[in-house]
Amino acid sequence: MPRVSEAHLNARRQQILDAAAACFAREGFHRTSMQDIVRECGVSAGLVYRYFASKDEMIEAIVGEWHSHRVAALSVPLDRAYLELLREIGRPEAPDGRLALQVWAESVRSPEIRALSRGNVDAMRDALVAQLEGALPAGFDPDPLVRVMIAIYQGLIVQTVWDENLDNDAFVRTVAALIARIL
Amino acid sequence: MPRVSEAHLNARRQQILDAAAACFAREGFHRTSMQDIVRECGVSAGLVYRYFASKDEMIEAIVGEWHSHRVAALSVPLDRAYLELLREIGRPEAPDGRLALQVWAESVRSPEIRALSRGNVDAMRDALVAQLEGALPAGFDPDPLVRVMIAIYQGLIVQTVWDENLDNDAFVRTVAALIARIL
Amino acid sequence: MPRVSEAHLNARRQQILDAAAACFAREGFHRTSMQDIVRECGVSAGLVYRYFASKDEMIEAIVGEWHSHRVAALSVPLDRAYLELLREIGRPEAPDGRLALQVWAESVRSPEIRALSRGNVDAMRDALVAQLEGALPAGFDPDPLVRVMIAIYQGLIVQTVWDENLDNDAFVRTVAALIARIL
Amino acid sequence: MPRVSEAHLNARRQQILDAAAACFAREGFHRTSMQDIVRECGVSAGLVYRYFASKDEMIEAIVGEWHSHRVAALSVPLDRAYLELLREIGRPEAPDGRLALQVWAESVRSPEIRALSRGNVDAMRDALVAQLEGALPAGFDPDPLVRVMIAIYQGLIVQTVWDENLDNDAFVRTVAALIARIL
DNA sequence: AATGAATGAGGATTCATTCAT
DNA sequence: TATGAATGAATCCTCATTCAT
Repeated sequence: MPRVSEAHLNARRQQILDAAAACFAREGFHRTSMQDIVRECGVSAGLVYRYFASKDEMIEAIVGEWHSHRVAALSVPLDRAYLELLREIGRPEAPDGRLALQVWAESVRSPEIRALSRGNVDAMRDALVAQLEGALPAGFDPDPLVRVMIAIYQGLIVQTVWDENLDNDAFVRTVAALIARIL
Repeated sequence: MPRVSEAHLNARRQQILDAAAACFAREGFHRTSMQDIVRECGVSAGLVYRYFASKDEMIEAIVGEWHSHRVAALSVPLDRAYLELLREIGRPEAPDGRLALQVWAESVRSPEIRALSRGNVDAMRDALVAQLEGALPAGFDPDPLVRVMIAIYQGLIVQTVWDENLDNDAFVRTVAALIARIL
Repeated sequence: MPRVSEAHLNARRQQILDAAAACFAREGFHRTSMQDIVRECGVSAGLVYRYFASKDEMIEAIVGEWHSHRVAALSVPLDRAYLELLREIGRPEAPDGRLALQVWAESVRSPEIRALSRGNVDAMRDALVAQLEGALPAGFDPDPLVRVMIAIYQGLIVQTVWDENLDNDAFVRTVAALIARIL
Repeated sequence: MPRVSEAHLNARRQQILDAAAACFAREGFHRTSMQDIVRECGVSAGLVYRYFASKDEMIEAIVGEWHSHRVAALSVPLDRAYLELLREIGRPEAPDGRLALQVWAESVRSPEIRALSRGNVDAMRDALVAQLEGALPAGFDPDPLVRVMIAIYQGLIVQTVWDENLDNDAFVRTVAALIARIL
């Protein structure tokens, strides 16, 4: 029988996860100490360990959360979902580009994180392929084209982290023009 | 006299740098201990520190080296330089992709590495813009287009790390077709 | 809850400081490793660093503590405070002499420790000058005389460290006789 | 059969010793690395080790040298030798006060250095006692009085290191007045 | 005689994690 | 439930010393 409500438990978990994500985005997984996270979220070290068995487990939880956000964004079957995704990267209130780079780096080493990340991309691929099917001229295989579209998305993340004044509008317009030439 | 030839010194430096790059690509900067590098390159810890004042300095040296390789590849003013760059990512003997992801992650935190990385992209941009100028139809600004091209390059790196069976040929063919539709 | 009483915290701090002082007195600051201190005080290395941010900070804390002991001894406005100070150096339960020599050596290098040590001497000077004022015959400036008195104190420390059989009584009697000839 | 003249050998040895003394006076024995000394004296590390088997041996050599300087100063049987010794401490071209503090600190730990230092003081004592014998009023034992004189000398060294503007003249005049009151 | 590249044990410090309260 | 004091292995780095040239 739990002594506190499940809502409280979930809120605590989210509070810790948000603090961790903020730290990780700022300093990376390995330059962030558990003490940093403890300070940021305002609860004790002991309590953090009641929600996450280890730092690695926290990293995986964050990767998982980030993944589900992305997929959710695409699962809305809007025609313009893809371009909207690109636009979102340019919004200042979406600081997860930096987190994405950390996740990608960690995916090199950790099979679990690599699987999650790859699964993320696969889900995006499926969603986009479904949208494009039938709309492509002869000679265009949807699969590699979707890979290119996702690559554009990933590269935009990188470039936005490096140059916060990047002209997101011009970028998206160019991508839109490219797509228009095909469809 | 152990005063040794400059060639020897350079070789030693490269030997250490190569070992470090291999470790970093495998495990990331922070999961790689100096002892790992020492083991990999077969010289003593003390000697490593005669060539690099700190682990951070080694990381910067590796980023710098990787940067100059990329720029060199593009400075060859071949018409197909860009597509060739994409193709190279697919070659198994080029383990740079994993290193690139580590560098990107580190660029979030380190202004020096961010500057180097950004400088790398800027150099690529300049080279590509020079190649495209005049060849574009009205309404196409070369700058955002080149940004998209570089994004494709960056995203391909990410996807290749995650899926070594990715069909590089199909990917490059699709990119070529896209470019052909514009020019 | 391990939130622990302030008394406990202070005791821990003192326990570490005492262990460190013992090590330093025996082997000097630089021949004493943090591991030596850790062994001597019976707590873990990590805990030591919760109380002192670095070895240097520990050294400064010890200098500061030693300083306040001296000043306290003199602030008691006894007529004989000075001679009592000299006598104390001869007591075997006062192992401070060796520590004093370490502090003096370190004061050469560290402006902070030099300032502390000098402040110590200045405080002694002020206290002694206040006691002597008015009691000196014409032609005797209290300031240099007090400097000589302090020099005697310092030199006695040195000689006591070198010769534990030094006849402290005879030394103090001679100093008393000298002072008597002036006053 | 030596390949170079003995004069050359001696000069080299002295060159190294002087460089070491300068470093030690500045930073202390333990904060001075052999590389520091190598840099300061301008010969190679290997060569230093042909003259001194270890850093500790160098320290002992320096202590011995410093010791013989002191004794030499006193062995001149001048009536005023003692006051002259005090005056010398105030001269800016005599930077060994700082070295003396290092030696004293090291004497706590090293029986060899302690023996040398104590021997130094003993030699001073013998010289001074010889000078005072017969000149003292009844009730004055020469031995403790000489100990006090040496203590004054030692304390002056300490205070001069801490305060380079210390009024050496006033100090010496006070000591002279004290002595005059007895003799 | 002289060099300085090379060694590797040892040093200070950090940090993920535990557990008594 | 929640705390934060306590742990100690692991990390980065230094430095006295050696030895091939």
